Amino acid sequence: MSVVIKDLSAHIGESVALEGWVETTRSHGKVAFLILRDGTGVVQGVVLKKAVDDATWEAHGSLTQESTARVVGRVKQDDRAPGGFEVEVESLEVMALAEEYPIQPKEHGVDFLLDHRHLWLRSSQQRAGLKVRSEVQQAIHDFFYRRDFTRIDTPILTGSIGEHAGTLFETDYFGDPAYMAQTGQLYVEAACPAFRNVYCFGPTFRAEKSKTRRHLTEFWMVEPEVAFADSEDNMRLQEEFVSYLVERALENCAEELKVLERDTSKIDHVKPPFPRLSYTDAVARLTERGHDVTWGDDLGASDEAVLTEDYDLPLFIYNYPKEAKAFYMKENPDDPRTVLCDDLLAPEGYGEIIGGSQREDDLERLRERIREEKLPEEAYAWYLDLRRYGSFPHSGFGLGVERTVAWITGRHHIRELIPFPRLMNRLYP
RNA sequence: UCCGGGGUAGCUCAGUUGGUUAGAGCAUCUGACUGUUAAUCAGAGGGUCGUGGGUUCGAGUCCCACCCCCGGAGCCA
Repeated sequence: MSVVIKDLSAHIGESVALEGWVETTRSHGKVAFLILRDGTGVVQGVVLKKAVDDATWEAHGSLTQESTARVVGRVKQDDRAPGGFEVEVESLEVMALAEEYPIQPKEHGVDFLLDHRHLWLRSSQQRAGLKVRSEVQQAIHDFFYRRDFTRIDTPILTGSIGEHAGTLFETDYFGDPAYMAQTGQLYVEAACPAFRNVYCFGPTFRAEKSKTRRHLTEFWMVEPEVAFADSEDNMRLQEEFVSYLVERALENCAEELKVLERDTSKIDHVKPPFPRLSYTDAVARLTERGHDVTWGDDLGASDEAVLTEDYDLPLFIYNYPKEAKAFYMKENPDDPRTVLCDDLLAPEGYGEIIGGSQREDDLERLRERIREEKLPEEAYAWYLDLRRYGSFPHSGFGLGVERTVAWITGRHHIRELIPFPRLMNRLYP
């Protein structure tokens, strides 16, 4: 009977077969150990020379790090074993001997590890981080499914433009330029009148030459769009959404967060409502603290760091100046210098995890904004149609998955929270 | 793009005011060991000192140019 390691506790006293990768071996002459990983867990095997035949003893001696092996043995409780139980090996068969494995259970530099990302995935902390990512992704779908949102898959190849022309990846599309999507937002807006509440979830691409721990050139973003919702509704949805993602990770990834040495007391109280600060009040507070900010400037990384220091919850900053934000955001009727929008800043310096806004639903004002920003009006013709044929108040936001998972797991750099990160100077492996 | 740091063994690093044969730990290989948890102990092999040029009797070390990496800024999720 072949079983997986995570189910071993149900087989104590039985003889079982396991298949997996050898993490390490230790030999003591007449007793030897191996650590076997099978993707569901890790277990120690014990080989006693007098208890096995020569073929098994020699097979164990030939094992190298990351070789694959099939082990048959009896599951035994033993306090000396990591995890509380171990496998007393009866026979061992090598499936494939691995060549000298480059990644050791020691320290390595970032560049080396990223060059070996295809192997680095097997390391315990990387497995834990990506497991949390997987759980968060599932939680994203569950959250919206339960609230009756329809998932809309938006195109990755686009002819029109999302936000900032300068940071688009361009490719050839049968002789015409095409661009890798920076956002699915304009398309989910188009799906709203068909399904009311919708969301898209997929990779997005930004050709920004950013070299910080918060940036990737390819990252995953989830973008809900809600019909008949204003900016207030939007922020309420955001705080409920983020709280749910954190809750799911705490519930289903306790083991992984432990492997990652995450101090969960920093996130276990993340529940609505989140603190809110208007842009104007934020500028006033920064000025009080001696920061050199003038009203109208976008907030910099150090500004955000100072503001979030005051809270142990994510912080909303809302209603930024028009000039600092995208053309499609709705003008604030109470202060036309600003737009109805919000950024959600994660605590502990993880920065902006959400950008959201109520959308401009007035055809003429939207057209004006496109002209002000000097965007090619013809590319947005279909988007303007949405205001022409049954315009409606609506709001939405985009949440960056890697930044969110980095914050939940407490990892320093978001590149570890995507299986194969794409960075400014890295397209391999 | 700008600012700062760096590139020496498979990996992580040390290398003095320029000086003879460039070192350590880990990994690998060989041997010892019946309870290891990153096992330990003994031994062995392993180097285009990022690349090119220059100064010098002599350069890993000093000078110039270039390449690459890391951290940060800007921009953003």
